[in-house]
Amino acid sequence: MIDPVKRRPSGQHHGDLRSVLERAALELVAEKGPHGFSLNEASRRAGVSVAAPYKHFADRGALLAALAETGYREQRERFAAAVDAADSPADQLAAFAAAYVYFAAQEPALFDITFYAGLDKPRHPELAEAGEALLETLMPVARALAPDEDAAFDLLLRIAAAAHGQAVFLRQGLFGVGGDALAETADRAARSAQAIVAGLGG
Amino acid sequence: MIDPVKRRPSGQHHGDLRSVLERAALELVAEKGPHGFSLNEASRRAGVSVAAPYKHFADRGALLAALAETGYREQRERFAAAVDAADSPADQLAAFAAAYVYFAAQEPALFDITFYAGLDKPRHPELAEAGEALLETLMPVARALAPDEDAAFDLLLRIAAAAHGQAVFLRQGLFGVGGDALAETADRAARSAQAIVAGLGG
DNA sequence: TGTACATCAGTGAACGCGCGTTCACTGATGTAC
DNA sequence: TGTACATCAGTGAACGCGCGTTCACTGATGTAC
Repeated sequence: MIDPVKRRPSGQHHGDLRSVLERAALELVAEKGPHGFSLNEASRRAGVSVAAPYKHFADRGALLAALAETGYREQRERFAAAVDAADSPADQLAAFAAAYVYFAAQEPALFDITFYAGLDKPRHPELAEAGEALLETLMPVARALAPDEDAAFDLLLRIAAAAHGQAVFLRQGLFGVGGDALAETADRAARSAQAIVAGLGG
Repeated sequence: MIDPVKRRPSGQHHGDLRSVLERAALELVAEKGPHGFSLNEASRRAGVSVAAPYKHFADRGALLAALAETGYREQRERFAAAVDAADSPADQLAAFAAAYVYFAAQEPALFDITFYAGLDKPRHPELAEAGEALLETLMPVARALAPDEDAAFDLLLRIAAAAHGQAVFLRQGLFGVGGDALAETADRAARSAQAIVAGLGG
């Protein structure tokens, strides 16, 4: 496996244009959504010519795919931390649901890219892999509560879906924009998760 | 209140270009997402010049807003029918959740437009109204199960969020594309709704 | 320490494209007499 | 029934714009001797 980032020891011409471009792109997506992002505007913000990005990314989609990978990695880290901090499997899933909402609210650009950038996964197999890895971080917890593999998948997906919907509604402004909205929404997601786990026996 | 559609008695030049354009736009959104939609391409598909739409819509956003209104109306009709067909409030909310998933799967373009077209509601106040009307269709059911208004809103939003997440995951292809996937996903959403209702006592 | 050379990140200009929107127009239709 | 006229939906050509991408280039850097 080859490190796709091919890091240079230190500042060449520009320092590290690759990561400067990634940050500019992230800013842009945060402002205008994943479809409002353009390579030209990102170049402008990074202070380089529009041709410069092509020395670091094959094309527009490649930059987006790189950001998506970052998004999956960040999610995996956050969710793993949430799971580690809780005790019972039920509490772990509730903590995952809350962490899901926090991720969407605190990293909206990464969230949007992983879900709504419309990048074709077949062309970027590393993304499918990252998605799989994410799933495998959480499945063990679900398995502890479900009788078989299918039931565990069903459980995990129902909890993730509940959290996802809450996150989208929050982003949509349905709960207002006050400082409490985020904590309340995360709590709502956690309570839904608890209810879904409790419903398993019924 | 003035009917915004200003229907003409019968075929003028083109028959009814307004609705032909709306259908073409819907097709386009279904194929490429709400951001892949262009007025020019819609005109081409409708078989008219690119200037023709401006006789019926102020601009690109106005066409999109008209479709969004259709989307809200369609949702309200489907959800009202689902609620009417069930007996207990809990079953009614479960039926709403299932209907939510069916709507997203069967009218993907309308679903995407209402949620992800990024049209600015301030400029189209009729959309905010339509959203309110949608909420008011469902709140009575939630009120029957919750001790107060806030709890009813919380309950409804948690169920809608669970259904929304399932719908998005289904659209994303997470459950495969087989014929069963839709029914299974709707069922998952309904079961989540039942669990969330059951969790109210706890 | 000094010189010649290879590397390669970033430049600047250009390309073709599809977009949203505007404009003066045309020609079919419905209406008044 | 026939004619003159107003209406207005749709035309066709054009505009300026930002986009993704390509190209031959330049000039700073690191390396070999």
